[in-house]
Amino acid sequence: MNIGQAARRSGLTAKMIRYYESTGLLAPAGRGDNGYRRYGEDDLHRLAFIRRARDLGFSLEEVGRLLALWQDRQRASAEVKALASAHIDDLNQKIAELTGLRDTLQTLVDHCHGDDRPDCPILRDLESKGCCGKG
Amino acid sequence: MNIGQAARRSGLTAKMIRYYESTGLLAPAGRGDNGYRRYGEDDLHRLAFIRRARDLGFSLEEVGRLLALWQDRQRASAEVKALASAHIDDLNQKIAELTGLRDTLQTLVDHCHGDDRPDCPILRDLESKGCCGKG
DNA sequence: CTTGACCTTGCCACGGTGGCAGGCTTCAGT
DNA sequence: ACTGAAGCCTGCCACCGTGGCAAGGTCAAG
Repeated sequence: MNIGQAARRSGLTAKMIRYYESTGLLAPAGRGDNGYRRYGEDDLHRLAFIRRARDLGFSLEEVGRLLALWQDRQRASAEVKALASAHIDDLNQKIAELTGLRDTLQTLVDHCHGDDRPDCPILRDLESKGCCGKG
Repeated sequence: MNIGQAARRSGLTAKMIRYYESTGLLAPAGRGDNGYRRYGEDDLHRLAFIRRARDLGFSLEEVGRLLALWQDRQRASAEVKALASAHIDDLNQKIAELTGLRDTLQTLVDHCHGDDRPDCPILRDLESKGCCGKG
């Protein structure tokens, strides 16, 4: 099948597929006489794998490693687990960071009366903290 | 003072300051006879404001609006509050998304024995879900 | 006068994706 | 058979925000 159908069936876009190929994440697809990329069921399977891994928030680099492990019949599941665990750690760190920001911001919002007067604790906070090191 | 000192005192980098100026977030800094950008305490105050807003996760565009409100003595604090609240919504959405990913991934990791055998529920999941639409 | 720190501008890179242009192929309708 | 539309090709630019590097100018201390 052509790239369009492969895209529709994998849930990716043709653009992404070409991009993944250009970066080496995917081996170059076979070409037909017309120069169009051709995709078979195996390719589709790989594309869907990528799609799913992306949905789980893996970076393209991580996806590449997962793909390699996936194709490796001799892999140790421990490797996959380590990769996934590292990604979980990343996610947890990001979540903690965002949660902290949100809580700080929420506190500020809670203290802002939010009417038509100019006085605003949010702006007061923004202008006061961590500013102006030693003169 | 020159850009380097302004950077050190505001917690930004010289690169960022120039970038913010180039995008119009900051008004062009005054220049000395040598062509160097000059910064005074007012500028420093603005830079620190930006730094702090960035730390709270506001995008540069949002920072621009906050700066405008900050400089506007007639502002209604409700506007600031709305801006901050919208940002909190963004953060909450992001947090929910990441948390969902993490939980899914954690479940998979929990089910992977993680030894030297190739069998791996994580890869099984990646290869099976949402794949291969209608033939 | 040299050295080194600092400043200037300008360009390229990243991760991923979207968009557009300009040209080819293929297919469907007339 | 011809036309138009849809699909494909490549290649470039955009975003956000930052880092890096190059090739120069400038300033202060030795």
